[in-house]
Order: sequence, then structure tokens, then C-alpha cells
Amino acid sequence: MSFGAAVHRLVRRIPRGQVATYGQIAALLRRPRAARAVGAAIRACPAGVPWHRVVNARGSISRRRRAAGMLTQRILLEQEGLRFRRGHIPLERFQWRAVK
DNA sequence: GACTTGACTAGAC
DNA sequence: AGTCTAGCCAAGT
Repeated sequence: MSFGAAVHRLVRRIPRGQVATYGQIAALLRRPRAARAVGAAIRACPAGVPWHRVVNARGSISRRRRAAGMLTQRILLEQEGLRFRRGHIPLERFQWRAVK
């Protein structure tokens, strides 16, 4: 199974109202230094994958080449009840605690 | 199969 | 507190 497919499978498990970080996803896949590659994988994720629940290590939305998607991500997260404080989501409260 | 490209990160200044 | 840097790694070309 490709790395990308593994990322998508894992992202689908993030519950509504919670978020995970790129580095966290990488670590869960036993590739602790592949955070960047996680971003690349999420860039092309299939429909149905809650890609918006993945944020950077500070709990904020990462910059893209084209900023359009950033607002979309924020809106989707707020629709799930998450609130931004000072430009970021407080991870201590809303980060997904994966079992594995 | 050799570059290039980032939706990354931790650390240094 | 804001920027910069150096590693990193899978995908795309």
C-alpha cells in the first residue's frame, strides 16, 4: 500500500470536532519525519476524506501556494464546532488522541 | 532514476 | 515574537 493511501485511510479516522497534525499522522504511520510528505499526500485526497481536520504543529492552517483553500478549511472546521483563538486551534483541547 | 517541489518542523538568532 | 535554516521524504516531472 502506498504511503498516500495509508495517509488517507488514517485521516478518515479523525473524529468530527477534532484535529490531527501533519507530524502526528506521519508518526502514527511510523514515518516520524515525513510530515511534509503527509501534506503532499493530503493535497490529492479522494472525496470523503476529511482533509480539513489536519493542521500544522501549531494548530493553525498551513500556507499554500494559492491561499484559496485556507478559508475553506477554516470554515469547515468551524462548522464542526471548532473555535479559533488567536489564529489557531488550541491543540491541548482538540487534538485527536489516537489509540495507536 | 535524477532532479525539483512543497498543505512540515524543531531549533537558532 | 518574527524570520531564517537545515533536515526530511514522498510525489511529480
